[in-house]
Amino acid sequence: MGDEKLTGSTAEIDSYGWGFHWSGGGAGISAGEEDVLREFGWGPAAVPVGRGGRIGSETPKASASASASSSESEEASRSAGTASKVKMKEPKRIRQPRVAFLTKSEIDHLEDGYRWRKYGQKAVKNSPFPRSYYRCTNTKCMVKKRVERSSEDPMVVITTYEGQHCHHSISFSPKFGFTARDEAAFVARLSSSSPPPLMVAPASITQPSGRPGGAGEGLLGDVVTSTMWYKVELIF
DNA sequence: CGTTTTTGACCTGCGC
DNA sequence: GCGCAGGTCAAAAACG
Ligand SMILES: [Zn+2]
Repeated sequence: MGDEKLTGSTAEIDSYGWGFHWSGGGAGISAGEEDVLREFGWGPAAVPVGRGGRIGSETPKASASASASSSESEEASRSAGTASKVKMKEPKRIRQPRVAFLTKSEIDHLEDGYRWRKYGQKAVKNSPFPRSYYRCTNTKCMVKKRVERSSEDPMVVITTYEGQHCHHSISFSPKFGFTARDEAAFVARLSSSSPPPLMVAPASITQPSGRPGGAGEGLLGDVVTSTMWYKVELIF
């Protein structure tokens, strides 16, 4: 496996067809800063998202091609023919990759103010670190988040957001002074009509103290979150 | 007890 | 046609 492809990660992302344009330090970005890249990949069903796994209908029934599978057991359920036998009623191939966010950071977890449930983790080729898949806990919210670490820069984390939230975020609560209007502006800025294909925010923010220490984690954690969001607000 | 995390299995698209 | 890569879901475990 080891190939000579150093820019494997970038290449993979580009192959998605989203049209990602990663500027490796082109703007003079160095560790210690956060870059927020906005990309509008409104493509005609170009993103392979949707029928990744089983498509509803848990009807067990015999598997189409039993072949040498004497042990169907409970696993047979998922082996249903699904698409083969039961047609998908109508072309539900509606991918909706509206906006993709690329956030570069040095910290492991980037709190975005939303509750996410991890639904999968896979190892990426050319990368010693795996990629984590998160989904919004909201039932009506189909927003998905993808978090991956850089292959050569373990301190750099690439977070990709897909879709838009249909509810308010906890960070926007009045507690911090944010109101619905603020959030609206925040989202509006993101879903702009035709903004620049690539935007780099020169955020020269420093992290609140190293982060290790280990002092009051609970109280400090809350403060850190607020600070971080403040950062984002400034960037946008 | 409820929720979330973790792991494996499995499906789909593309390449060769 | 098969294999690879990537992506998702489901069940169980771990955690609060
Ligand atoms: Zn949401």
